[in-house]
Amino acid sequence: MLASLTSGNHAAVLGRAGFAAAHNATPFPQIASHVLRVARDTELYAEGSPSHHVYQVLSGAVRTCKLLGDGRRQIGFFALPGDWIGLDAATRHLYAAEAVKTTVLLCFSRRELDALARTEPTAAQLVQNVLREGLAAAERRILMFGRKTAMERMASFLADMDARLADGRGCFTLPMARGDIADYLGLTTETVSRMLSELRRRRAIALEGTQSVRILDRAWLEGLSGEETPRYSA
Amino acid sequence: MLASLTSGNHAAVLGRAGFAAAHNATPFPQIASHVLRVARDTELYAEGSPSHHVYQVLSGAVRTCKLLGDGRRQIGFFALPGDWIGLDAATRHLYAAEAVKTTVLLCFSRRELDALARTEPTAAQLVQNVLREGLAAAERRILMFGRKTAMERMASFLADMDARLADGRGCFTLPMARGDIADYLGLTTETVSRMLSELRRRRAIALEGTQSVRILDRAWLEGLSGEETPRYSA
DNA sequence: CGACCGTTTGAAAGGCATCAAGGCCAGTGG
DNA sequence: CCACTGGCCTTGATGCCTTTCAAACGGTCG
Repeated sequence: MLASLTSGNHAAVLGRAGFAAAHNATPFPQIASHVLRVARDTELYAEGSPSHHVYQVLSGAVRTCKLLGDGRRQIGFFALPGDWIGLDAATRHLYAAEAVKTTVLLCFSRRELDALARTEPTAAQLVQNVLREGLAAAERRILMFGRKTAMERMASFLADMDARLADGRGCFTLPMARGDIADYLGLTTETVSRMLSELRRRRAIALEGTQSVRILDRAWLEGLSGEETPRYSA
Repeated sequence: MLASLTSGNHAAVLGRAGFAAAHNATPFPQIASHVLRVARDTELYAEGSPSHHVYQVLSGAVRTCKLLGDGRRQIGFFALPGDWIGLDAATRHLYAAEAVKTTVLLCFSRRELDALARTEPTAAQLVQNVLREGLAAAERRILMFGRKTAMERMASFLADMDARLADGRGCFTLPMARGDIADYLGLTTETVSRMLSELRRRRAIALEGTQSVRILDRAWLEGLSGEETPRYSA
């Protein structure tokens, strides 16, 4: 078991969190879970590998990614604390999953979770909600890719990160490098860097070091991200 | 009920297919369904509208789409016979749905379907599978958008259509116009037209009229779609 | 301190969009 | 019956945004 974790890099099983040890917020206390700690750039599972486990991020960050023959890479999404990974796969993973930085996660058996979902409607409901959220996120991203410029993509990304990991005063630390952002947005590292510099020049954001971001003009940023069309009201 | 269907264009309710009338392949014989016939360009539901109904396409084609403030449009996906629409929404539709051409569909109550899924594990399973399939399709599309050239996108699209509606000898009729394809692939109508002409010049496809396509060199086309092979080079 | 890796910045190239015009087909009305 | 008209499609010329190529910068860790 955990075969996909044994190759190359080491991923340490820190402890077991079974039914008895169910602490604060284990989402499925009925089934066993491992706490896993993985180092930067460790592969959680490979592209195309069978789906044996499902994970929830506790701390750190994970990227799902896919490679094209000639080396082009696309990042599917970034899983941050609280997010799930691996639930989308029917039988095999379409994207690989790798730790962006040192990451701690909860690991469940896919088989046990499926069994639980068959008998426990609330578990099925939770799975369904995670799937729906993932689908909604994917659809937002499709819009972004299809019709947005580099600057609009950058603004959308920053707005998303702001919503997901800001401290309340618009400050957050990006867990990923420029190259990861580029492969997430379908751009190059150079363009990502240029857009960030441009945003800093316009006083929309402030950068401390390379990873620390502060949102200065959220309204302008969100206007730029282009999503103002909810013509429906009811 | 069916409030989203009453605006402007007319969508006729042709009949009722309840439990008793469950003919060949109603997926949920336990709950009632309407058979709906909608004309070209009729809106099934609006962007941001509450999700009251779920549909399965019987014939024709439906596009889901979203507009940006300045008129830019993105098509989420094309639903062809057998495909589901509206199941992805948690409470509100992120994308609008419109008939690409005259379309017949089966219409279910969202509320009844949810209730059924709570008591009937097989129904929940079916919903989950539809969601997973949708998520997988969305993730393939994200890869396409992020890292593929215009020609690779066109090839991917044709390969997809070939798989979904070809007659067995690589012949199929596109239900949608060039503009729809463009908004689906994140290109312009001009570029779509140019790519098709280029493919015809290279004898990868044959066109009869504007909508009828025949795949001549499937291997080359699939190679071009980028999953495996090097980049397209003129 | 110095090498390395990620980041930033600049200059040039390329691919797709934009602008523009002409062709084809179906539906319409004289 | 046929010219007319409008929508959709195709093709060409030009421009712009992003990529590509290249080099310098800065922080980190031996």
